Amino acid sequence: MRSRIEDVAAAAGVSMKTVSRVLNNEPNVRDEMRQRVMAVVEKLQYRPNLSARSLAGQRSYVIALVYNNPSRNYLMEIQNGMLEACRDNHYNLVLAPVGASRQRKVDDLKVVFEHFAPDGVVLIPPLTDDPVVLEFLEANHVAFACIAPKHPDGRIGVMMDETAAVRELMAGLVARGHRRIGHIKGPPAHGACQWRFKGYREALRKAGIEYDEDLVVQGAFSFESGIEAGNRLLDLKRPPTAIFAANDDMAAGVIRAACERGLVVPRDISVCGFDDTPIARHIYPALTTVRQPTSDMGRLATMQLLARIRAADAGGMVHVEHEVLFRESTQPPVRH
Amino acid sequence: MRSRIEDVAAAAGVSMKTVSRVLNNEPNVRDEMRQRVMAVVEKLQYRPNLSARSLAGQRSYVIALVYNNPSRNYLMEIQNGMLEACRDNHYNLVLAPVGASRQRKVDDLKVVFEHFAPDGVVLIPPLTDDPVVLEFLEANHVAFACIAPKHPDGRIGVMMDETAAVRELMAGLVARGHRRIGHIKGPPAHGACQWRFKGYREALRKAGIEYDEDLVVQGAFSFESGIEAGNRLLDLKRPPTAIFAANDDMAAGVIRAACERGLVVPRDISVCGFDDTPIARHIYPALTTVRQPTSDMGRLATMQLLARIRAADAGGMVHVEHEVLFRESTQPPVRH
DNA sequence: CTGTTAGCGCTTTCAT
DNA sequence: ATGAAAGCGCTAACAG
Repeated sequence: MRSRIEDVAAAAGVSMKTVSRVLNNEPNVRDEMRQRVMAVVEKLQYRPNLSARSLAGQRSYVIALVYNNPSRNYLMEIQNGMLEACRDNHYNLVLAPVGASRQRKVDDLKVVFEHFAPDGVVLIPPLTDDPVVLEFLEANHVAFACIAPKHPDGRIGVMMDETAAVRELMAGLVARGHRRIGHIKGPPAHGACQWRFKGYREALRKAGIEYDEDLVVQGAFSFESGIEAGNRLLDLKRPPTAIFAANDDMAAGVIRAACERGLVVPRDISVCGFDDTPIARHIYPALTTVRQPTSDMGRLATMQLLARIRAADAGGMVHVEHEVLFRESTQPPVRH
Repeated sequence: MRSRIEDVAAAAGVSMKTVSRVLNNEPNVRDEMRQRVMAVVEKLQYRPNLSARSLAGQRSYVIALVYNNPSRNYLMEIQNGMLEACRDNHYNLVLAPVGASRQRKVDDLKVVFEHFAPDGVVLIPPLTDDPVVLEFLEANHVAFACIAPKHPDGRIGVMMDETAAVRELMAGLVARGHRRIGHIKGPPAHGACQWRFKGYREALRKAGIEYDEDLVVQGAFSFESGIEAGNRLLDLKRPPTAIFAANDDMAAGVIRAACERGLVVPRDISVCGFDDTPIARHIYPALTTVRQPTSDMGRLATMQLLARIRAADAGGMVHVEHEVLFRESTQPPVRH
């Protein structure tokens, strides 16, 4: 049978409450007591009962990952990072996929909150900037951390300088001799897409290349949208010599579009993506892309959230580093 | 403030226990009562408190997905299916990744069990057949469901006739004129790999093609192992005209290996995989493969598990259908 | 068929 | 700095 806090108290010759204080790192316990209790906890292999703790303490020890329809790979990485942080802190991760409409979002959130009463929430794009979700969380006074928010002011969470990353990527393209560089934007709801577009424009300006709106088409982050957008760019009278897609899935779509017309990447057209998901390495040619430390971002966001849960003024916005990876899908353009 | 069972009881003019009975679908309640209670539950928007329920009822309403290092896509699909079943049954999914060594497996399981006390567990390959894990679960009398177990006898869970699927896939290759067909095996710990290999051999026999062990090489389910295995097969004095890799990631590796030697798929060599993960459609040429209803399998396994949790003799082994998808990566062989 | 009474194991008062 | 007692909201065991 599992030992209870009472058993620990008895074995250590102290009251239940003292054991509780030690376990929760509360003040007002002498060091000597603390050590005595910890020794018994160790000896008895005592682990607090989650349900009892939640019931008495009015906390659930649960945090929810709220998401909409992110790329599977992205979600998986975030989730892994969060799991790590949760395990280290004796917290429990609950997955909270929500629907697309306003009503479904609210309903789905309600179900999760009524059932699990999470102590906090981590938001990933595009929900990071969703007014319906944010309003719900604020109305319910739930702590939340944001990953890659569009408006980071006053928020806690994690972000990366995506604009700088894109500038660096674009600079690499320019250095290889490209002047006509196309861009496939991601869905506007993703804050990140604006930054990526911003990086694209800044890089052009810096390189003294005039912005040509024909070279910028809208995508939706999906492989299929990448094919379509790629075809649109390749159909231009003067097609680009390189295409920067706002994520890897769309870049893979561009490669397919190119292959289907008999073009060879990168000989005839250079392609690059963003995220460094597995497909970037598995596709042929391997994609030039930007690596985000996605799993770290999940872990760090969770740590900020837990800090905030423990103290209303703790936690902040953490920044992580990117890495630009030039691989096989880019090379100097062919001169005609 | 959230309403409690006491509020419902008062408003319905019955005892708490009656409400409890209604909520838990227990017998011994008149239909009239049941309806009266349900109406109040609806009106008060009553939702039981999970912690209190767990504490009093000695159940956690948690099931754990125990996994080792499956393909990310596979895991994601299983997880989605399980989430669906959990939500429908007011259960909570906890993710339980475990380490590789015997000791780590046991330690990691212990942590999860001490913390969450899951009412049941779903096992996916290769853990479905892991003696350490199975022994632990049996010793702790925990209900568990298996997905694609090597030894389904007496187990509950879900499986697919993978041997038949491979026979069908191979028959398609043979019908297109292939006689020298290579095979890249998956890691032996995966029960499924033996079946896939069995299907390969049975298809050869049926087609009257002699088994040639040079055409069968060992892989590890990873993209990298696919490259290596692909190279080994393509290096043969008489290389195969088609290669069946035991999963999509390895098939993608074969395509890369072929591309790097300047071969064109499927003109010079046909390639097929298994699983129909996203990469199968995103790669060029799109992979011929076998679709498993992975998400359904997660859902169905969870449903069997919940049945077993509710009644010690309920639940069983469910079978799901496969689908062979011929896409771009296969065509008749070139005649020399 | 329905209700009453005791906990489940912990944390929170509030004493000391 | 420590402890005793009173619940948290629910279900199990027993009575009726």
